[in-house]
Amino acid sequence: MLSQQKQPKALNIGRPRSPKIDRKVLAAAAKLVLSDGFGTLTMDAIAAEAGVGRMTLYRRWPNKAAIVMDAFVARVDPNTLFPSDGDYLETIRLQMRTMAKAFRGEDGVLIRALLGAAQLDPDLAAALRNRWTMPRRKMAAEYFREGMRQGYLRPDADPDALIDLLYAPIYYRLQMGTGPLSNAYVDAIFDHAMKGFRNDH
Amino acid sequence: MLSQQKQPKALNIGRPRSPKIDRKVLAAAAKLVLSDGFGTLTMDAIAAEAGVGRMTLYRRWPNKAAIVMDAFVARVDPNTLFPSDGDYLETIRLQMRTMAKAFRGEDGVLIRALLGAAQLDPDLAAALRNRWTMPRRKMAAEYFREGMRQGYLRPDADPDALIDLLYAPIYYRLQMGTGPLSNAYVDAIFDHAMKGFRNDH
Amino acid sequence: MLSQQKQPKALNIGRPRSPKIDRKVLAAAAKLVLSDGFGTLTMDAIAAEAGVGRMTLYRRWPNKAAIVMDAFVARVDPNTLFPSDGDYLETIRLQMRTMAKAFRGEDGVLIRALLGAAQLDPDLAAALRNRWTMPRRKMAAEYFREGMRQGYLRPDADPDALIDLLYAPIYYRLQMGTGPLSNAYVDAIFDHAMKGFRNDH
Amino acid sequence: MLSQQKQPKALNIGRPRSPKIDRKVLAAAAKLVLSDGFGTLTMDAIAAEAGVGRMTLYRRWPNKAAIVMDAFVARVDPNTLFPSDGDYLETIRLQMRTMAKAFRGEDGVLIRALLGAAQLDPDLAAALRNRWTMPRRKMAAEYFREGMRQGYLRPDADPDALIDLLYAPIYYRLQMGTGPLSNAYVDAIFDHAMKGFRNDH
DNA sequence: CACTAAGCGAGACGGTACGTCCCGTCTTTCC
DNA sequence: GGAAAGACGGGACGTACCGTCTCGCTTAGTG
Repeated sequence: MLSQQKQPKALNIGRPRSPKIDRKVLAAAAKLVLSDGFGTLTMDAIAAEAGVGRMTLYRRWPNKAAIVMDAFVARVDPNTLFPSDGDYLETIRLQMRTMAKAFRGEDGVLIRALLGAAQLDPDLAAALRNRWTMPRRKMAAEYFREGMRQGYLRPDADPDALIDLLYAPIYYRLQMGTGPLSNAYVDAIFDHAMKGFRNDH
Repeated sequence: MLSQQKQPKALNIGRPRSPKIDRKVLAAAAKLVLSDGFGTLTMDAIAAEAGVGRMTLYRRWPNKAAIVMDAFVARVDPNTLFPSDGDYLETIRLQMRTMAKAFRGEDGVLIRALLGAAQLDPDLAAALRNRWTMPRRKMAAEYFREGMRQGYLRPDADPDALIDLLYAPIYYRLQMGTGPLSNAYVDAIFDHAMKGFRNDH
Repeated sequence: MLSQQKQPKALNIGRPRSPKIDRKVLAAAAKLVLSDGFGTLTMDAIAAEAGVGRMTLYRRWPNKAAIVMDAFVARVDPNTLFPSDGDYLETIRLQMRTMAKAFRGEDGVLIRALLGAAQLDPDLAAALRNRWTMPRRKMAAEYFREGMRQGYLRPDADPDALIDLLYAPIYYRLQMGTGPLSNAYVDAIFDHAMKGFRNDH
Repeated sequence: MLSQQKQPKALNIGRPRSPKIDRKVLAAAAKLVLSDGFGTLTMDAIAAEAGVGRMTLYRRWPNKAAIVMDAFVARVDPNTLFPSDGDYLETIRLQMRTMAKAFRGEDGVLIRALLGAAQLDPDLAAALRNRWTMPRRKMAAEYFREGMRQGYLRPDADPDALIDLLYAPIYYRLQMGTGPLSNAYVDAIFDHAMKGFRNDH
């Protein structure tokens, strides 16, 4: 959690920093990033768009990246990554396509902004890791371990290495722009990772 | 090339914007980024550190990211990626280790800064792609195509996909901080990519 | 009266805005002005010093100057200016000395602050005039008229002009800082005003 | 001088902080004070009205009062106070009337603002004393000493006391608002000060 | 070999965003 | 039901950099 905690003195659950304001601010931040980009995003602009005083922003978040972080997480939070039915391996491919599709759209804009800002801000990097990356890695690792147990994947595989093999290229292409994040690209990554690149004859 | 061209009015090749100043500026920029980080880097600070007027900076580069870009490229420019002798596949692993080692050091700091800034600046992104990423991809693709021809790699492989499988995880871990960029990690990526993760019995 | 009236909804005379709180607030305001000056005085600081909510201040006074006004008047309110015994003219001199002495101390600090603030705030200026200046002028005018009747002062004098001749220089020196508000200064003013400055041979 | 000095390193007389900007700023400040009052005057507003960056203001003046101080002095600087011809004593009366007239107009607004601000700012108070009050006192004292030498004024008079007797009431009435700054008032002060208020029979 | 035009350091300028402080209002909680 | 506590929208503050500009000074290449 990157939004500032400002612990109430007791278990003062009754007035926990009105979530109505949070919603207004996060919506405003998302809207502005998507329309004008993160580079020109301004605390003043967020406050104005949200109809909120600037002090309210500083009271709740340390900087604009933290706001965008929260806005991003609020968009994508609750979804199951790997549907439990269907062919095991194809489910992975479909999940990768789903992610690539999201990255082609608004989510891609937001996560590029966050990845960029995180390179300059260790706190933001930690938040991105804890709130976005690691939860997804955990779910994927679990799915992969299950696949190893059931014989779909090599029993000697390292789940973390598999995750990196499959997903790092998607982030890479998102940031480097070496080509489109198409289904064909996702399939190429997936297929090569399955078969390996060594020639066994 | 991201540094501004500012075409001299004639073919004034004899005095092409004193390279002594360039050197001072790039050294100053590198020093400041490595000591204080890219976030607090300032045109004023670079100018002061280099003992140079601010106008001189703006005459030659459009912004601080372009300076850091040049400083970075000047550091790492001239090196062969894949030594031509030795075991074919092991050469790939060694190259990956070399890159990971560089990323663990000062080069990692610089490229993280550049990758971050490039998410906000399309010009910088293009420069990074053209001056850093693509040349290396081209050399790697050539090496991989040679390996396919000689039977070390699957003949039906896509060199671009192979590049992404092998190198994207290194960038990913550099940025995400999901773990150390150790030789063990590089080896895990390399080995999994060679064998593939599908269980063939 | 500059403190807000805020008519209680009925003739709630019995509990007229607890004077205990008033006392705490006025004492806090006086203390803060005397220690840190009027310029840095803050509603928050007064409230904190008095152990009182900020709303309580705004419910009772329109601004900090009004509080200081009340604090000042509460200090100096009830005193007879011209003791009725003693030599008529010397009583005037003594009164002037008494006032100068007060102005050399804490009262001088407060009235300088109020005079300054009153230049920017017509309401405060009116309050200062009505609660401080005019009552004293009335008493002085009465004393001077009595002196004219009894032959101590020129029968054709204008009491208001006499007041200004004698007291304006004290305010002037308080504000301008052209010299100390000493007894010697008071005596010089008094003596010159008595004799006039024209040379009659 | 309250405007910041920022001495150029050598006798760099050629570029001494462009007086064109000074003029624009002082004109803007005077206009704003006279139209909206000193209380609502803002650095931003001055900068906008003058078409100048805010940093330029802070580079040259420590605060808005210093700007108004300069603007005021620039208006009234060069004038002889006591014309050398005419009846000696009547010249004093005329000078007082002239001053009162100025105080009834825009100069009165400005000097009230400055007097008010000077109560909170010792630097401004010193500047007002050195640049406005003392020069005028010096000229008046000289005139009065000449009058004493020539027998128009009591030879045993204290010029400083005379100045205070005559001019303090004008400042007093300007600030206290106890009545209009009319010629009649000036005459009353002058006449009483000449004759003295003691009854000589 | 002097002259002149350029490139340079220095730093002021008009501007924008920052993060802080205080205002005066409001809402919540406690007594 | 009034008071403390303090969050809120608003706005000015003074600072930090931005990118542009104008100064003299240095210096290199030409006449």
